[in-house]
Amino acid sequence: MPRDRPTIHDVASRAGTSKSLVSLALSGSPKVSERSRLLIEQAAAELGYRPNAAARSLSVRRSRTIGVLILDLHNPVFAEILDGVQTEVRQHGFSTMLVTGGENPTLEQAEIETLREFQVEGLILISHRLPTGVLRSIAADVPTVVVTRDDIVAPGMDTVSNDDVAGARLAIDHLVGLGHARIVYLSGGDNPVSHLRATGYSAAMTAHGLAELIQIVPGGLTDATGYRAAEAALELNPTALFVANDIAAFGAIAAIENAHLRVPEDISVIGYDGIRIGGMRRVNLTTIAQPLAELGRRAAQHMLRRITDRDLPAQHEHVSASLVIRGTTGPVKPTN
Amino acid sequence: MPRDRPTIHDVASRAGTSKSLVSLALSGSPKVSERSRLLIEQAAAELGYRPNAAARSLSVRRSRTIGVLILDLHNPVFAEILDGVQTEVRQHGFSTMLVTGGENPTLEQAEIETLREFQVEGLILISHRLPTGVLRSIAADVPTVVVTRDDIVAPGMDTVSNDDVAGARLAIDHLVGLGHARIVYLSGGDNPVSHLRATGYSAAMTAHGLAELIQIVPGGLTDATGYRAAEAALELNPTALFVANDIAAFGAIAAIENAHLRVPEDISVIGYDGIRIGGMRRVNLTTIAQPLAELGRRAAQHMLRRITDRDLPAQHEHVSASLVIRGTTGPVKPTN
DNA sequence: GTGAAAGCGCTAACAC
DNA sequence: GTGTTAGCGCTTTCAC
Repeated sequence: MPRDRPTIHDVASRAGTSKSLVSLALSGSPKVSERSRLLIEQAAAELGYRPNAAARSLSVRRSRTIGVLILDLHNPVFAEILDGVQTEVRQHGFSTMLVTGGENPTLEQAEIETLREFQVEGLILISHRLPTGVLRSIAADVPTVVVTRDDIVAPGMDTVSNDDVAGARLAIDHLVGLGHARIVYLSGGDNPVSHLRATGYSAAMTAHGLAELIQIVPGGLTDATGYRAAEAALELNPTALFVANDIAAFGAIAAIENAHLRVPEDISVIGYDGIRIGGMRRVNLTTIAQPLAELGRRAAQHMLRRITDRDLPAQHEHVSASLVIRGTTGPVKPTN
Repeated sequence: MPRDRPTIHDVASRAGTSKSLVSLALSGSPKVSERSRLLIEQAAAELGYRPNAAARSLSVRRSRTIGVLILDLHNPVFAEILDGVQTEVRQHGFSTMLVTGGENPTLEQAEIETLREFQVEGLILISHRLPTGVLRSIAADVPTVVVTRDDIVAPGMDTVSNDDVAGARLAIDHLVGLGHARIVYLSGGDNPVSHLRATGYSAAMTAHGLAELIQIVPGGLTDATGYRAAEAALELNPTALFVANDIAAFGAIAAIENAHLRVPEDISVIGYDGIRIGGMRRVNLTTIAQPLAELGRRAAQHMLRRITDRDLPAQHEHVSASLVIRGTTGPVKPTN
């Protein structure tokens, strides 16, 4: 017996008016007499009336909802970006529908499909693992903006990301400035972001005349993979580690300490992202910080713009990351 | 010019059949001839037909969607619970609509309102900050289950949580077993979960004959508040700290190390939750671990059950937490 | 100002 | 097996 929720019709009969007047009144139309408005509002309140979004969406052919795919809920990076998206989007009267694919392309596609069945007016992908073709075809018929990746471009699709190559350079410049030379990059695995950071690493090393010291150890974007990668890296006797992201950097630091070495006295570690979780000494990580919420806000702005004008040319916005020096990097240990 | 998406009507005319047949065929009804089915499926594929969830929802008066409110996306605890919810819910053909209120009651209420306008069939609250009255009235007309809190009960509402009092006892038993006596509790602020953990702490201390050593320092559930609380706690010269949650424990450890003390050699620290982020040495935290995904799964099961039978009596399920000994607790330092 | 009526895309009787 | 029809709750002309 799901006791039926009151509809606009119930409100109308209670207020002694017509459905249409109720609709007008509730949407704040000026062409409703004060008297009617009051009657209607009262009736609605008494009934506990709540508009049916599905019905409205059907009728106006707009959902006022935008779909958001988050790559991985467990990485706080994405939560912070989402914050930015939400604030911006809400201000403009839109809701969001949130899904995750857990880095699984198939699942991601399925979730996006669901989003689209719900008639979202646009899609913000806070990173993703979709094949190029799939992404292109999605972007071809629904306004799409991708955050943190700019490797795939498509006609109807904007991207908002930080410049990973430049960010990686900042990291290396910082380390070299501290006297480091045997700097190893712990990669984040086989994904575009990690590759870009590798590129920046190599470029910077080369620029500093350290080309022959370039060493890339395969890793991943999680603490566990960072840990293992660091273990492997220690064999190379580095004085500093540049790690693909903050989470993996935590793992790396753990591995270093387990090997009875100290950070930063024996080995410096620098991460990437600038996440805030557990922000103190233990997580007192020197890092390349992205303006996360800002990325989200920008993405939402692009989305909103694109919703009102679907034929906008694709835009690719870069925001810059910045070096945040905290406690895990220090001068290179004098060799003896 | 949002080029109109094909509707069931378009599919029908392309396949040369009626709308209803298309509907039947697409929902896999057996009473559709093989020939028609093929025709229809082909037409749908060619057109790139995608059903309109809003229309279906209106028509069948069911959304097959459940709304999920997450207290705070930045705390990995909730992400892990969500994992459990999602897997379970998906298996039963439901979608989820996810929102956050950022620990802000007003926002939480607004988000739940949105969820309800979208006609979600139930609400899973992965913690919340709602006033009792509001929660009760929500639960009164939509199936609701609350995870991680069992302090508020209401007729139509299930709860799934761990036994925080028992968990806190485990923590204290562990510390006392290691010889600790001056054990300080860093509270998580003024919220039910933190209070329960305080209760367990006091009870256990008393049981061990340490009633007069009970010391509760006010804190919070974030790293920053944990840091500050630990600074204050150090004045009390404790040998061990029981911290309200893992995140705050990270902060506490940071404060201890900044005071040039070592964990666990000088002071032991135990947290609560069992989050996995950054899981290594630095975060090699001894803790009371909740079966997070399990909590989510259970919650979803309750929800599903309650959706099919709205008049089920309220159920309150407890799952038990367990002590996970890692690197931040050790024997009490011999006094000299 | 207000109401009647049509229609959004879909499902579900009900005929045939 | 298949088509016709009504209707889900809402918005939106269009008369009045």
